[in-house]
Amino acid sequence: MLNTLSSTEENYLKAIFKLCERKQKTASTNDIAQLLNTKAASVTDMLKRLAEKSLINYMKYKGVTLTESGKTVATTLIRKHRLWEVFLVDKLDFGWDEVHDIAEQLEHIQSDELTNRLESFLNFPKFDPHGDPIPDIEGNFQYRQQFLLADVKKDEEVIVVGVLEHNTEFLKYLEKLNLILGTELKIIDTFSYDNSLLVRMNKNQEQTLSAKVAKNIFVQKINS
Amino acid sequence: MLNTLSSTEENYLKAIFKLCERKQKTASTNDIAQLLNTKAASVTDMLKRLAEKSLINYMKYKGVTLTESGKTVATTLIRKHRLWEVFLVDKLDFGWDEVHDIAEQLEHIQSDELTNRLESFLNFPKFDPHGDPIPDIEGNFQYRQQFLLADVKKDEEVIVVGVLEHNTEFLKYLEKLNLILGTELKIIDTFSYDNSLLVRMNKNQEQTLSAKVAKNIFVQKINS
DNA sequence: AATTATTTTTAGACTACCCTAAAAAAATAT
DNA sequence: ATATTTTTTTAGGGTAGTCTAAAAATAATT
Repeated sequence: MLNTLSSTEENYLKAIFKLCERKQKTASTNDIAQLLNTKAASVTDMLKRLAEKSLINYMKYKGVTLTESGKTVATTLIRKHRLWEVFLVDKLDFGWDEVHDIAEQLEHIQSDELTNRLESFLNFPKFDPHGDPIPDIEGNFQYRQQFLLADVKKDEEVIVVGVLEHNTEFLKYLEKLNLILGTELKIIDTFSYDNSLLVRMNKNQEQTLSAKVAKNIFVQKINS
Repeated sequence: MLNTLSSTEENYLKAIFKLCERKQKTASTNDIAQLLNTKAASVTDMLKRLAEKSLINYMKYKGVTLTESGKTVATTLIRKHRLWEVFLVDKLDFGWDEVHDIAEQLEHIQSDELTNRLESFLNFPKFDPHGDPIPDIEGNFQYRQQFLLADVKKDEEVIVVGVLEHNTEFLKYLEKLNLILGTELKIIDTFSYDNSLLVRMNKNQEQTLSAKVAKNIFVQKINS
């Protein structure tokens, strides 16, 4: 809480946050190691240090969770990461598949003033270029009612609001299909044989989407 | 040259660049230590590593200079630092006295694409908020014919284009006097007693400036 | 030229982070 | 309930960077 953290420490906290967020449980040493491309022994080492600084709750062999101050650090990092992604895409015209690695560096820049001015410069965006929510200065995420495209029934109309997978290949593919955030989709048909979908995009051309793609796209129902 | 450098290594190269630029000679261990707020022993340590990587020319007890590749690294850092300063002042409305520490962090972000897009977003500025030249992508600085205000004679008309000192207090003071870059000055009188000056600002109000201030302001003569 | 002062380098040690290999604990299978 | 597998931790060591204290080289002074 007191002194500033190293980028490495910050990355551990972010990893733990993500693991706990998803599984809603404690994060295991192995999972952290895998996420950070490091070894379990290194993780144990770091967990001791983070526990010493009261950033995590850690009991040997029992996995870890973030303390309140650990959560604050992680949330701030996510906030910075996503704001920078908006900057890179909206202002510098990067593609949504190109910004992750750069934002991964930019999120460690230390200056609250910078973060807040950047947020204002970008007009207080609530979601990043992948549709992920950007926490506000208090650390509050704006969640929304969203579904996976794979779970939408025939004849329903939805709008694309996010993606589950973030890997470059997938994002590039969606861009190729012109299936960007904000695209309106109507489910024309579903094929139980391979769980693929036929959709109409923006009341225009039709397009077949594989089950794998449909499982990685978040949509919102259109209330009309 | 091959692999990427640590922020620490980069900071050493930048320090050596600055020392050699100013004194046009080799940089001494002690001077580097002072500039980087570290100890001479640490510097010697690092000099060995940088020499190993062919970034500096180093002979024991003889001081150092940058090699061509060392110079390229340093110039790129300065380019990034100054572009980020322009961003912070022009886009995020920071004061010119507030941007140094943040730019000091931002200059280490690794992405040539980012640097070049940022430069384009900022409309290819040639000078940073303090009037220091920004090297282009090739590493070329745009120098200009400039003088210290202290060396300007009575009745001459000049325009403020830069500052020598960069410390916060000085910059804040100039801002207070409204003596920002672009201000036109006419030397009304010079006082040999304390080498202070009386100037008229923007053909408007008059202002006395101490010798110390005048020695830290760069001006260009107005050709009119 | 010899002495003194300054600068630079070496020697040895510390921290943060990483690793491999072995030991210990927990989870799983028989 | 015991044996086996998996996970986690410990032990010991490596690298990049830092430091202090002492030795060596250079520069300045007499």
